[in-house]
Amino acid sequence: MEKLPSTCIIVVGPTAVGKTALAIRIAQHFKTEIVSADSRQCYRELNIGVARPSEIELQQVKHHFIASHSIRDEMNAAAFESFALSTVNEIINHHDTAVMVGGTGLYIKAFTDSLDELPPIDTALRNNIVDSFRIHGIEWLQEQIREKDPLYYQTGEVQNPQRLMRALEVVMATGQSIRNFQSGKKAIRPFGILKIGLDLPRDLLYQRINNRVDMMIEQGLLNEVTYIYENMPELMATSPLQTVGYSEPFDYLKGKIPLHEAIEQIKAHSRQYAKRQLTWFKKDLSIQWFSPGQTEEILQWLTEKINSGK
RNA sequence: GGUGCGGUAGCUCAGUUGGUAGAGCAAAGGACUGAAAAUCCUUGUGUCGCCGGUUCGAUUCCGGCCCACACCA
Repeated sequence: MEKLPSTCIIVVGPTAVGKTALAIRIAQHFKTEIVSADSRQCYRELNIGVARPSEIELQQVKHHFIASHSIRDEMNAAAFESFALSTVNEIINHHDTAVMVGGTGLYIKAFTDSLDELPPIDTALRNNIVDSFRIHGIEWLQEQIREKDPLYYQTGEVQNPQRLMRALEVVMATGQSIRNFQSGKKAIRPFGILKIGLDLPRDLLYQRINNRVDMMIEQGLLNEVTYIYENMPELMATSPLQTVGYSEPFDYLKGKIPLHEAIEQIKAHSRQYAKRQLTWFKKDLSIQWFSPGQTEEILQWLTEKINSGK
């Protein structure tokens, strides 16, 4: 006796390419719901700067992982993996198909392939490492790693403070190199996965990005940032706000740069981000690429794939 | 009109006591296992404002011119 094929359709691509609209179209077609795979849209404190789907869009299809968490909560790729896994399973139970959409490559990889199990790290230990790094610089980190985790010192990115700090907290908490935890094994999920990639010629994509930043300014991005700046200043130092769309307006509010420069910087940083996303996704050979206008072709391709999987 | 300061990479600027030049940012490419719109790696780029002079050799010294800025008239 064969069960209906259950499938998670994942829409990926660079920022501003048109993922949200396509995902809604797909979800409507398959009468199902959407799980966002965007590391910032899950924060209810952030809206315009993270290009959250509009109220109208959110009403068309039920969304998960949108404005569902606070910046004060701890969110990361591992937490996303378990959140998305249970949410997608739930959706598939009711609708056979689920749609995931987002531009955070690591989150999607965590969801499809799984991250290796690592013990949780004590917050005090983590803060100690961050503080010491701030005081003593990267030389201190490199020295620590060379002593405590020579394997990582030889094979890791020794110029990358974030990776060094992660390696250090793991070796200090467990006595073992982070490399010993990294198996590289991919999990097998209890559903099929179909990945759709959206892309555009580079100049068109960059135009869309620039236009969208101008629209964010028109919609009141500055008000959004000013509100946080004035009412929740303690959040400014948190990592979700040390990102494109927020750090530049902060610099403007602090008087470091003029407004027009802040806007130009958001555009440039968004373009750089789009490039990094494309570097990440182009490596994934399981992605089927389309251009944003090919909605009908995409629906047809998905239908064929799902039916042939029966 | 006079005086001062400047004109060097797409942008902001450093530099060459005369042997054709560099940082940051931007750009292009890449990496990525609990911060991921984060973080890191690699790579260009130039009539050194224009015209002359001195010199084996000038972006550098000298003269003239043009342009920008500031101040004084």
